Amino acid sequence: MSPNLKSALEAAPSLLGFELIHTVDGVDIGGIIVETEAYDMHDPASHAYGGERIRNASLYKEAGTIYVYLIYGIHYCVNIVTGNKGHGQGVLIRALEPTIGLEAMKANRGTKALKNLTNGPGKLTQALGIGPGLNGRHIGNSSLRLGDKHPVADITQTTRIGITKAADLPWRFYVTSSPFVSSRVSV
DNA sequence: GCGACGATTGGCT
DNA sequence: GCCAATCGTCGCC
Repeated sequence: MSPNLKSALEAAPSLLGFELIHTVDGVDIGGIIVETEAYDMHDPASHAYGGERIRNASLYKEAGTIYVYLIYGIHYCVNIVTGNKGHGQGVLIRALEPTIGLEAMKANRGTKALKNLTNGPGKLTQALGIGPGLNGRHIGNSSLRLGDKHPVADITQTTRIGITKAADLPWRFYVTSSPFVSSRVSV
């Protein structure tokens, strides 16, 4: 089963339940996607807004392309590009339920607390070892890939986190009962 | 050429 | 709850 990547708004809830797996030195590290957010080029909060630039070029490639960016000079976040080439859309992966390579994750994050390994966009890239080298690569053609789809009980749709523009759009999706969604929850 | 800022996190008051 | 850390990109002087 593969996710629906036709548009960011369809892909965001569709990606919930899929495993995201990164292979580093032959070791698989990953988890089940439990929180996502949709962004597109007409959305002022999106990096794709205002047209294609050096920084957001990956968002204008074909669906399944990986967009990795540095935020606040400290953390990396990862998107999966959606839509047709040139559409400037993507889904931000905000949180995972850790399932594979727990020891590697704990080493990468410097903590043993399961709940604190991948419950945020910057945390999960650190846990999985995702860096700028993956930017512009493809989900089916690199060390990062999607795995099996797991059943999702219930999905909550609400507003996105940490943005100042278009903050009212309900384009954030998460597994309602999951204890692994990011904290900073503005309900 | 230079300055302001961000799809975050963790540590301190 | 509040604020500093830290740097690539972009917009403007």
